[in-house]
Amino acid sequence: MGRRREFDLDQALEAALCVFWRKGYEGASYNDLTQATGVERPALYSAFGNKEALFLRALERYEEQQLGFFPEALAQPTSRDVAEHILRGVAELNTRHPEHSGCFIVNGALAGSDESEPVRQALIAARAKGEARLRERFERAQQEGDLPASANCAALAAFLMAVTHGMAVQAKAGFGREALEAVADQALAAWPTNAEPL
Amino acid sequence: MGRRREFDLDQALEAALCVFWRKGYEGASYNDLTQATGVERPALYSAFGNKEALFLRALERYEEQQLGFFPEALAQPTSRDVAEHILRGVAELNTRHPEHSGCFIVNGALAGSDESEPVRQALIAARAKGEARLRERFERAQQEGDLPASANCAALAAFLMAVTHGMAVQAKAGFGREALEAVADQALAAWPTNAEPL
DNA sequence: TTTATTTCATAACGACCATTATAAAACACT
DNA sequence: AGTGTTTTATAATGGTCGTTATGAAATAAA
Repeated sequence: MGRRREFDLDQALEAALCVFWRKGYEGASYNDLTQATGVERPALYSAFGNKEALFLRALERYEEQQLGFFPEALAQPTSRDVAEHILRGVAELNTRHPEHSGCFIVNGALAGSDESEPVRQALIAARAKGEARLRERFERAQQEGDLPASANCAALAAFLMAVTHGMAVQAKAGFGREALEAVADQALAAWPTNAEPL
Repeated sequence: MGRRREFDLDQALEAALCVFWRKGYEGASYNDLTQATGVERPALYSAFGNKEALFLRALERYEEQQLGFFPEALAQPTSRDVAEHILRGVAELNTRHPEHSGCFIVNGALAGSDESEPVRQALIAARAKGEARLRERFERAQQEGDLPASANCAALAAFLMAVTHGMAVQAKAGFGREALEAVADQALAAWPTNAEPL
């Protein structure tokens, strides 16, 4: 019973996600959020909790709806295919929307006031989770003989993440998809392999 | 004539630089700045202008005092040495100060409110300047036969910058110097060369 | 010693921040 | 129709933001 809500939760969350994606956690004000969502402040609070909770919900949504290429990548047959799939996916995602370029997880809270520390840590954890999955995937590749025994799987995962973060910084600076693809190509040029040299 | 200033300009600017380095442009408040510098607000305004001007002065200081390894790198004999010198320098600089890790130019203003747009653009320009110098250096290396004719100098410069930006994000997330060095090693593994294969 | 000038410390400014109190409006159930 | 419950819209809360007005303190020249 009671009055039924007049806005769509998913739609509002999507709009909030776009604002945070563009301006980051601290750079996004409730004026921005109410304007983008078309929802008044108290409704946002009652639906999602405070700003931090709303941001964390947006982070969940981002991972679910935008990072689908990541598990796809992990399912690729070789470690090089994994890396390439991720780099292509990042290049595409970071330039797909001109009005909020770059990566939500990198833009969200790189540096900021002490009050944004919980959000910063949540984003750090999200990146660490991805890196750990990559490392595990590369360790599997090593056991399968896809990667040479000399390969440093942790370093490979960290390197791949570093390149994606760098591409995110560049996308936020206005780099186009072609420029990011060129960066990805260079990152792939060194990928270790057990394939026979020609 | 007139009362003489009771604080050291360089010292105050250095303290302000550290605050911006740690919290970014928008995340740093005048409370933070006055506390770190030991200088009252009106004195900061009369000495440096407003917050934006102070930040830009801090940017100049950062480039002059912290990025000395960059021209050093450009003076290395081969493009690979250039890249290695930069990557080692970034790994060291981004982890030198535990209380403000990462890169001032990346931390400063990646995403934020519309009011920080001028600062964002200044940092983008600073990165573009470095990338352009790298590209020119690599083009010279290509003419000298150090880089193969097939090398894409613009892409190499963008790739190298991407890795440094990614290392900055990781350093801000708490990565240690060794972890960044491992990323650097992997970035160098693919560097194109005209050397004879063994 | 007076005078002009610069810097100092205190405190105020309006604007915006995230958050919430309030009450009218819309619904479900009796 | 009436009652209880939820959402709505308006507007106010205290706090912090960047910036500056104000007048006392300190210095150099007259």
